[in-house]
Amino acid sequence: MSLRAIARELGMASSAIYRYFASREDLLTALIIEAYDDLGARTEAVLEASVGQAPRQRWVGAAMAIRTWALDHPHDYALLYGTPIPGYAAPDDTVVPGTRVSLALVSVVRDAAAAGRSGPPPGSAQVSAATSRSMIPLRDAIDLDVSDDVLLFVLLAWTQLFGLLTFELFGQTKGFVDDDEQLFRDAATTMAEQLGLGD
Amino acid sequence: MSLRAIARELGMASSAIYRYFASREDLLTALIIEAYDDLGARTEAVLEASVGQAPRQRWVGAAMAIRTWALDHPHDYALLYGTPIPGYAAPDDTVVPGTRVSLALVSVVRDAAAAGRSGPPPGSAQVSAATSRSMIPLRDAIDLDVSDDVLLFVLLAWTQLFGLLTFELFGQTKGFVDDDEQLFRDAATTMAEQLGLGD
DNA sequence: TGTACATCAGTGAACGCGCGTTCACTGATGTAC
DNA sequence: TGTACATCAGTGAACGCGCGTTCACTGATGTAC
Repeated sequence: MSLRAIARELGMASSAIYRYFASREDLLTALIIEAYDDLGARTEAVLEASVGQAPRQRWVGAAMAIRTWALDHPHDYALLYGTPIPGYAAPDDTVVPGTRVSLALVSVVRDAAAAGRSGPPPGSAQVSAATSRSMIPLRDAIDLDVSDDVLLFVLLAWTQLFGLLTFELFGQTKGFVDDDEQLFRDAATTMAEQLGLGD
Repeated sequence: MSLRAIARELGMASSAIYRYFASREDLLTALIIEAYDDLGARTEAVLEASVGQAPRQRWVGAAMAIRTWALDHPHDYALLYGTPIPGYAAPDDTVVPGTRVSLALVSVVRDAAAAGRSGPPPGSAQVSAATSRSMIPLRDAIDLDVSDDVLLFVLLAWTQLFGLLTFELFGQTKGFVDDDEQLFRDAATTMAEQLGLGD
């Protein structure tokens, strides 16, 4: 979406945007932060409403909320998770809002672990010493006190979730999957089980 | 990449492109098909060279080859797996080349199953009747005679692989992962184990 | 072998369009006395 | 309460740019006799 397109959508002259943002870059940054926050808040709200329920159901609920948000805001989703805009580098201000969804998902694992309802995953992960070291910043960011195995599984579940969602939204599953929603639900459920979240 | 940018890269006038393609749309389609074929051929070549090796190593080798190709051809990767280009709808001609990578990956599972080196995955997948039905076109396309559980795991591994790769290429892991290559290798290895590929 | 002509690959100027950005402006709203 | 002025939100014309596409053209290569 271009600056002029956004102005058009607001029923304004394109020059009016400059009353609020110094440049296209600043406008993009604001849109990205707003979208991350919107998605994050939505996910947090769904999880708050499901406190006390089985961890696996909570995880799947959050996953479905993320998918619903993405389908409702395809432009925003592409802005956050699609091809980077050439010539635009997101500033550091976007990093914290960007972690909000992930932190919300991770909180399910944390809560489950605290309640003793999460064991080691059924299969074992293959975490090399290099990857263990490599994940230290991630571990710090999400503040999750679990084994390297579980941490890798969280990362796998996270990338699987967004991978499938991106495939669906960007048309990669078209013609191969009839019911994207049900598939997404089953995928999330299976990954939740891999994570050791009980039901 | 625009038509003019491509002409520039070839050292040609932009109008010269029209000697070979009727429109930007046709050019894009040709680029997409060529990129899919390039990636597919690369993956196939790596797998042909590893026939006889342990299935898990073959899977990881293919995954690493896909990653290497993506890092070497970031524009092509974005063209294939990034945000769809507004106003452009890929024609059916791109579908078959698009399945080539996936078919190559799937062949590892098929070979392993044929050699009796693949069991049911350690955890069990949660395949609903709706998803079982939903995956019929996928099953037909990849011609893989396995249980719904294994089929879903293949899809999970596939979307996880491209999900993590897309995150890496599009900058989502920046600041959170130090060694993307090693993490990708461990992720592929773990997903291969989930798939029941022995080593 | 030499000449005449057709084919072919590519040029470069021009078009209309949407973009990001600037700038002088307008007219409504708020504040001071 | 009424007037004068400052502030503010937004306008609309203009700019230079890169885009996809067209069109008449050029000059090299191939073919026919």
